[in-house]
Amino acid sequence: MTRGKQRGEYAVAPTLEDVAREAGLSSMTVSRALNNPAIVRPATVARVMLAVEKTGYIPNLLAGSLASRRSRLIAVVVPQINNNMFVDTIQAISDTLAQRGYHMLLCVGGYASDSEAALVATLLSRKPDGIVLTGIHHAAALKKRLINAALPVVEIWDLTPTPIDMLVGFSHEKAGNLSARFLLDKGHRRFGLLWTGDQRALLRKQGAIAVLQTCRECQFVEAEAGLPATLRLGREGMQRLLAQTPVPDAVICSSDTLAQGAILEASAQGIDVPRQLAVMGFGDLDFAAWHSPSITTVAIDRWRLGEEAATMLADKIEGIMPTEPVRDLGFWLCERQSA
Amino acid sequence: MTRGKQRGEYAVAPTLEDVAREAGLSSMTVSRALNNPAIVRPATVARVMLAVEKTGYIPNLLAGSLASRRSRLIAVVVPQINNNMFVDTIQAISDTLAQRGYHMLLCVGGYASDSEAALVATLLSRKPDGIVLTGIHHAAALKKRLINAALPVVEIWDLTPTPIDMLVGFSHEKAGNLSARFLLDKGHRRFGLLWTGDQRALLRKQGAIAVLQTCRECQFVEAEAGLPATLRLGREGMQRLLAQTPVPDAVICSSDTLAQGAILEASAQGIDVPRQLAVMGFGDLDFAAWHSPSITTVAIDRWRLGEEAATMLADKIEGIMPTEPVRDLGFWLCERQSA
DNA sequence: TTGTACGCGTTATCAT
DNA sequence: ATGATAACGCGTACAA
Repeated sequence: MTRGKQRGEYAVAPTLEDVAREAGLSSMTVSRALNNPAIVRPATVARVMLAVEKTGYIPNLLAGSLASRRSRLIAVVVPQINNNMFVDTIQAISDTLAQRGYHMLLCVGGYASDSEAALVATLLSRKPDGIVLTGIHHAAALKKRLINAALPVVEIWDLTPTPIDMLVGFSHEKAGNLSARFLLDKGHRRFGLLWTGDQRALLRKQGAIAVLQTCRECQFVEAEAGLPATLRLGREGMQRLLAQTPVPDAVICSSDTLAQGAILEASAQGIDVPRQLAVMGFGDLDFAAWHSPSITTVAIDRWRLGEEAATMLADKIEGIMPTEPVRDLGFWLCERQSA
Repeated sequence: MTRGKQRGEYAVAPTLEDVAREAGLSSMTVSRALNNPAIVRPATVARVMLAVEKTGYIPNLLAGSLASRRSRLIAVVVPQINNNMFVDTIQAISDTLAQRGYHMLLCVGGYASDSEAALVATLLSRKPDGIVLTGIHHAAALKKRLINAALPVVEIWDLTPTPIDMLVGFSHEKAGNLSARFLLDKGHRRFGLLWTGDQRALLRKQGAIAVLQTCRECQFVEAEAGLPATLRLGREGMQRLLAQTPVPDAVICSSDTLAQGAILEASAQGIDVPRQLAVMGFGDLDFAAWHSPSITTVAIDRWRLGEEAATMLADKIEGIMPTEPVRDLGFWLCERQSA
C-alpha cells in the first residue's frame, strides 16, 4: 500500500491521496474539485473542502507542475534593486503576477552579461512558464537556449525591433537626445555629464552627446559615478565636474538621485540652481517633483512597464498572443525648477 | 519505450535519460556525475559533461526537488519594496542565497496580516526549504501551519523572545526611546511626530512617546503619512505639523525619507534646520549622511540583517543549528546636522 | 460526474 | 563505481 496510512499527525504533509481517503473519493476527483470545481458536483466539492480542512492539505506544486508541465512561476532577472530605478517595476510585476496566480522568482544579477547566462540557466531548471530579462544585450548562447526552449520572454527597459520574443521599454538614446536638445534650446553651451557606467545609461549619454555635437560652440566635460547611484556619488561627481574646464553651466545626470546630489553640492558651493547652473536628472523618481528646487527630468512609467511585462507574459502563457510584441512606452520631459 | 527517442531537435527539453543514452551510461550515473562528481570516476564525469554539452541538457529541478524533497528555494515575504527600507535587506538575502545555491521566491504582500496567511499558503505549495517573514505578528493558523511543517523560518525586522523559529532584528520600541531621549537631552520640549501607520513604525512611536511622557513640561503633536513614505508625504506632513499648536521645535519622523521631506518643507517656509527646528529620521538610508543638512537618524544594519537571515536559514537547512536563534542586531544613533 | 492507469524527470535505495 | 527499480505527488487521457 501507499505510505501515508500509518503515520503520526506531524511532519509528513498530507497528499491528495490522504484527502481522497478522508472524503471517500478518488484522488483525481479531489484534484478536479480543487483546480476546476466547475466540473465537479457541488456536493462533492463540499465534501472535498471539508476533507482538505480536516487534513490541513496544501497542494504540492512541484508535483503538480511536473505533471502538468506548467509551473505558474515567472523568473525575473534585474541588475540591481537598491538603486531605486527598478523597484517600482518589480513591485508592479509582482503585484500583477500575483493577481493572475503566478509567483515571482527574483534574481538580482548585476550588470555583467556573461554571468547572466549562467544565472538564467539555473533559473530555467525551475521550469518557469516565462521570464523577464532586463535589457536587450544577452549572450548568444542564452538567446539560443531561450528560443529553443520556446519559453515566453519579455525584455524590459530597452528597445529593439528584434527582441528575443516580446519587449516593453523605451529608447534610451532618444531620451538622451531629448535632454540635450532641451538644454541646448535653453541656450546652454557648456555641459557637464554626470554618469554611471551601466549599459543603458551609456546609451542615454551617447544620445545626449550626439545632439551636443551638432552644435559647433558646445563643449562638455564628464564625470563618472559608480553603481548604485547615490546622493553621495552625485555630490562627489559634481565636485569633479566643477573642478574641470570649462566649468559647466548645465549638468545632465544619468539619474535623479545623482541630480539631487549634484544640486546639493552646487548649493553647498554657493552656486545657485538653476540661475547659475541647470541640472537635469532621469527617471522622475518620487522625490524629483518635491525636491527644492524641483528636479527637471525625463519621466518614464516604471510601474506600467512592469504591469505590461507581466500581463504580456501571462497572456502569452495562457494562449493570448500579444497584438504588438514590441511596446515602446516612450518618455516625456518634466520641466521643473532645476533646469 | 520512453518518449524522447524519435523527436525533433526542438521544444521538448532533453532529459537525464537522453544524456545517459548519448553517453552510454545509466541515467543514475549521469545524475551522480552532475550532483556529486566526487563519487564518480573522473573519466565517466568527463563523458557525461560531453554528453550534457552535446544535448544542451538543463536539469529539471521540479522533478529533482520532488524526488529529493529539497527544493533549494527560499520564500521571502516583505510588505513593500518601493519604500527603500527593505531593498538592501532583500538584495542581501538574494546575494547570500545565490552564493549558497538557493533561489529566492519574493512575495510583496503589503501590510495586512490576514492576507499574509493566504499568501504564505500558496508559497508553501512550492515546497520551499525555508521562509523569511517580515515582522513577528502573524495569524495563529499560519504559525501553526509553519511549525507543523517543521519548516525553517526566520522572522526579520522586529524582536521577540519567542519567534516561530529563528529571528534577526531589533527593538523598534527601544529605537523610539533613543530618538526621544536624544532630543529631550538636547533641551527640546515641543515635539512633532511625523509617522506612517505600519506596525513597526507605530512601535517606534510608542517608544518615543513613552519617553516624552516622563517629562512633565513636554508636549507633542502628531501627523500621519501614508505608505510608502515619500518626500512628498514628508513635506505635506510637515505642513500639517507646523499648522498645529504648539508649533514643535523638534520633529521625529518614522523614516529618513519623511525627514528629508520635513527638512525641505521647513526650509521652504523659512525655518532653519536645526537652529529653529530639529529633525530626526530613522533608518540611515544612503542619502541621510549626504543631505544638507545631513540627517540625524537611528541607523540599523539593513544589509547584515538580510545576510544573517539568509545564512541562518541555509545553515539550518543544511543541518547546522544556530548557536543563538534570536539575533538582536541593535541600532545606533547617528548624530548629524539636522538635530 | 467520477474513476483507473500511467507518465512527468528526477533521486533514494539496494544490488552488483 | 555503476546500474535497476521504485518512489516523489500530481495531472492527462481515457474509460465507465
